[in-house]
Amino acid sequence: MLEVSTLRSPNKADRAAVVGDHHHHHVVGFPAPPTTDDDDDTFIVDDCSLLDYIDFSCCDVPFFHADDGDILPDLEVDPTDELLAEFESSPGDEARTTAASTAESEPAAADCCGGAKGNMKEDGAADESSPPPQGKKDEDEVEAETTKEFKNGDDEVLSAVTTEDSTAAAGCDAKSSAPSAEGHSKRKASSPTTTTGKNSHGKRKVKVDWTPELHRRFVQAVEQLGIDKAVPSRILELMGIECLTRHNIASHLQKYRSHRKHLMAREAEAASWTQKRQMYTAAAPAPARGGPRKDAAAVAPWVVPTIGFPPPAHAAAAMPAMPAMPALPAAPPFCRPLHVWGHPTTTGGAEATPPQAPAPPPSLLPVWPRHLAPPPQLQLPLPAAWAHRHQPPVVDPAYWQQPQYYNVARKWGLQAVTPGTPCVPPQMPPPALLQRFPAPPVPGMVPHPMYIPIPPLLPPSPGNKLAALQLQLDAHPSKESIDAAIGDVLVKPWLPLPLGLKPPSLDSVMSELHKQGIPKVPPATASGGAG
DNA sequence: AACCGAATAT
DNA sequence: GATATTCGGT
Repeated sequence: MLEVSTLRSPNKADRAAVVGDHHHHHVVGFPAPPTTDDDDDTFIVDDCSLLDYIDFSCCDVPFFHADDGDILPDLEVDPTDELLAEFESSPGDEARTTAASTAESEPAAADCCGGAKGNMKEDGAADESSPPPQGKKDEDEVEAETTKEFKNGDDEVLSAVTTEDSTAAAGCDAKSSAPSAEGHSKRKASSPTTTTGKNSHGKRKVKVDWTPELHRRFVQAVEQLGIDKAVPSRILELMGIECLTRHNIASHLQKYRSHRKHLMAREAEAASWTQKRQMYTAAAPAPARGGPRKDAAAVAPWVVPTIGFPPPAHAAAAMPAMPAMPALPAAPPFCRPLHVWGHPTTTGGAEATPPQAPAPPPSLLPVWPRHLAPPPQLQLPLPAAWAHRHQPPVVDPAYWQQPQYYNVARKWGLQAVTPGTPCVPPQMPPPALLQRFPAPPVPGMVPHPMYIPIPPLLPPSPGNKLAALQLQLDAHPSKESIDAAIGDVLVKPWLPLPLGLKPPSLDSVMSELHKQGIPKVPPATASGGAG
C-alpha cells in the first residue's frame, strides 16, 4: 500500500510514538489490499506490478505523494503521529489545516488532471506580498509558477496555497480509497519557520516528488541527450512535463550526476581493490599451515563477511564441484518498488523480471517490508538453520541485490546491474581503472574463490608489504568493493599476475585446501566455467 | 540575460 | 536523504 506522503517532521521518535495506530493510515492510489489495517504479508506486490497498480490514467505523470520514499523506509511510521503532533503543538496551523482538509476531504475535489499534474508538495503558506529581492529570482519564480499546473493562471497566490494544497493532495489522491487521508496527511505541523513554507521571496515552495515514473522519464531524457549534453533545459523539453521547472530538473540532475559519480568511483575502487587482492593472492607463497580454517576466512576479503554465515542452500549446492560459473546477479523479480529508480527504457514491467534469475529466498532480503515480500511461488526453500538469519551470507550474489546495494545502482543508472534492459551502455570508469584482462585462466586458479578460503597469509611484518596491504584491504573493504570483487571474480576469475610473481602451483593450492578441509577440486572442473 | 552547476539550505 | 534555493561562473 502506499501512504500519503506527509510533510512530516523528520523526528522519527515523534512518529514512533503513535506507531501502531493503523486507523489513520492513508492509502492512496492502490486498490485496497485485503487487510488494509494491518501491515501483514497479505499484500504482495512486486516492483513491476507496483507501478502497475498506480493508476496513471488521469495524470500525465504519476505524481503521487504516496511516493516511494515514504513507503518502504518508513514502514513503521504512521502519519497519525504527525497529526497528533499537529493538533498538539501548533494550533495556529491547525486552523488553516483543518479548513483545507475539509475541502480536500471531498472526493469530488479530486481530479487528478484538473488539479495538478505534479505531485508537488506544498510546504506552507505563501507570502505573496513580499517582493523578490532579486530580479533574477523573480524571473525564475515566474517560470516556476507558469509551469506549474496549479498556478491556476491568474489565481491569487494566497488562494493558490489552498488550491495548490488541495490539488496536489486531493488531485493525486483522488483515486485514493481513503478520501479523508489527504486531509490529514497533507500537512503536518512542522516547525513554523519551515511549515510556513515560504522561501526567501515569500513565494510558494513546492516540492516535486520524483516518482519512479517521473525519474524514468528524466533518465530517458538524459540518455537521449547524452550524459554530457543533458542540461536542465533540454531535459525539461524532452520530458515534456509542464509542471516541472528547470530548477527542478537541475536539482534532480545534480543529484543524478552525484550518484552516478559516486557509483562509478566505487566501481573503480572495487576494481582496483580486486586487482590488488588478486595480486596478493597470486603472489602469496605457500602459507604457513596449521591455521584453522576460520583464520583463513578471517583474512580473506571475500570470506570475511561470511563469518558466521554458512552459504545459502543454492550456493552450497554449487560448491562441491564448482563446475559452472554462476550466473551474474540479476535483478530479483520482485524489486523493491520504493526508491527503486526504474529503468528509463522500460515502462514498469520488464525491467525487474529477468527470467534467468530465481528469486532470492525471502529470508535473504530481510530489509524488505513484509508486505512486499515475494509471492509464495517465488520463494525458495531454505534450510531451517538459515530461516532465522537476519543477515544474508555475503557470498551469495543475491545478497548484493539487497535494496541498499542493488537498488542504488539501479536507481542512479549503473544499468549494468539491470540485465535485460536495452539502454545506453553503462558509464564505466576509465579503462585504466577498469582493466579487463582477456588472458586465459591461470592454471591452478580456482574459478570460484568466493567460496574457497584462501590459504593463510603471511604474518604481517615490517618488510612484508603484501601482508600489510592485505591487512589494510581486509580492514576496510567496502561492501561495494566486495560486491564488485565478486562480480569480477565471477566474470573473470583470472587476473594478471604481477610482474615477477609466479602463480602458485595447482598442487600447492590443492594441497593447502585439502589441509583446510576443502575437498580437492578436480582440475577439469576447477578450470571450467571461465568462459 | 539566460543558463549551468556546485554549494548550501530546508 | 531528497529537494529547493542560492550563488558564482560562463
